[in-house]
Amino acid sequence: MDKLDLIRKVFPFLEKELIAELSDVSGLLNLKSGQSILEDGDYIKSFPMVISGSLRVLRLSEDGSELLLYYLDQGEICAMALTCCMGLQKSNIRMIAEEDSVLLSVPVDKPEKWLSEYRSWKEFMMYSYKKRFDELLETIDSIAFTKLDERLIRFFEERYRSTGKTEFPGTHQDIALQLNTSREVISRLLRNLEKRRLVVTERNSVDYSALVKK
Amino acid sequence: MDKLDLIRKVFPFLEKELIAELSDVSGLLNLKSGQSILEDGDYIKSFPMVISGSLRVLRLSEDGSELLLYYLDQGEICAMALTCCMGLQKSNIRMIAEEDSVLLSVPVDKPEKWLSEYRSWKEFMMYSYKKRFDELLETIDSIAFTKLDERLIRFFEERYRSTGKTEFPGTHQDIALQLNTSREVISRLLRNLEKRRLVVTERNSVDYSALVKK
DNA sequence: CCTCATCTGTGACTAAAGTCACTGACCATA
DNA sequence: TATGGTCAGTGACTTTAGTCACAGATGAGG
Repeated sequence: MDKLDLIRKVFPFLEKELIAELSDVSGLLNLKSGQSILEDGDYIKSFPMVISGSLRVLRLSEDGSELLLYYLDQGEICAMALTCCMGLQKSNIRMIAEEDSVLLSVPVDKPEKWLSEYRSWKEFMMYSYKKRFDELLETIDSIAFTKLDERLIRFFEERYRSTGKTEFPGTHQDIALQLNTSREVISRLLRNLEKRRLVVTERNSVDYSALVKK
Repeated sequence: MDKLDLIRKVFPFLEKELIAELSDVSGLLNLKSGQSILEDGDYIKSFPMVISGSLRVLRLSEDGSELLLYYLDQGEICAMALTCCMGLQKSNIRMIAEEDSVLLSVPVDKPEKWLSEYRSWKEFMMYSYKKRFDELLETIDSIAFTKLDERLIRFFEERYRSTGKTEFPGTHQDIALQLNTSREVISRLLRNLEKRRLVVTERNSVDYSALVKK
């Protein structure tokens, strides 16, 4: 499928002319799972729009710990990236491909320009802002109001919502990192979930299909 | 001072024509300290712009606990309110006057319209979005990466930055509520701060001038 | 099939925060 | 000035999470 068709399929709500221009000025970017697109402190090089796959957006603390904020899925954009583009500011977050993904890479000067030119773009931007705000608020809910066991369950549910996957291919340490806690704690919580038949753990993977399908 | 002058003074970066229109279509709203303008679940009735004073923006959990997100000060707007306006969505936050305040109350249909009409408005909106995002991220940093004693100190510092006040006029319970913890814990932390000569506590108030001025 | 690095399980301990129960201080007002 | 309601102080305890030390499991590569 060529670029134009891809864009039309993933962003059908954008105006014809905008889709044409988008296809004209932007490039496709293939990412392997785990590959980083944006590190804390980087300047944004281009504005990313997710064609397929999903990205993990993380916050870093000074001492090296990190925290999962949310996922960006097919057809979504990073609102924060936009504000960074406009001010040409440094990023304060980190983005990693959660799975093999394809991005549309838009020159940084376009998104702001399109805001006044294309009604559909403006609406898309506003919708995206709202969605990111809501996700940040949910993240806040999660860390402020719930205990770790509940957060771990939400972590799997959220991952399922974004990627559709029912297996986490990684170690307990990887999960601990994203939830900003320690490996042993995750191991113990997973053991409990396993006793309750909600997950099946193996070396380097956790199958949580029972959890998300119940 | 009349409305037009107030607007000109507080939002000097807006275009002349916009300031005139703003003055035309909006009303002034006087709030007493502690008065609520927006409750969780409410529909936005009008879009608030802070002329003077400051507002406290809070997140609520299902079981009634709450958490301070950030303050809105003179010359600021609530980015979330905007997204709510456009979609006519229910609010998921709560706003309370932190001190006696004056708001400019703008009809909900205007902000989106102005986005394409006034360059200065669009820039102001984008700047505001970025600022709110950053503040949410700081809130996340605070609850995810720091301990309560540090959070309490930040609470006072933040309050000083927003209101310029060096005294908190309320009970330990009030502070505990905003930080989503319990009264006893705050009492103990305050006692420690007092030992370190950083605050002076009295019934119904905490003077933290030593803390913010050191 | 041996070896080594990585991953996981676990008990024991520590630290941080939250809860409970109670005391006493303060203050408005009757 | 007596009284009741609100607020703050405090010890003892529980819960939750994080840390430490080590044992055992697993699996890839020689």
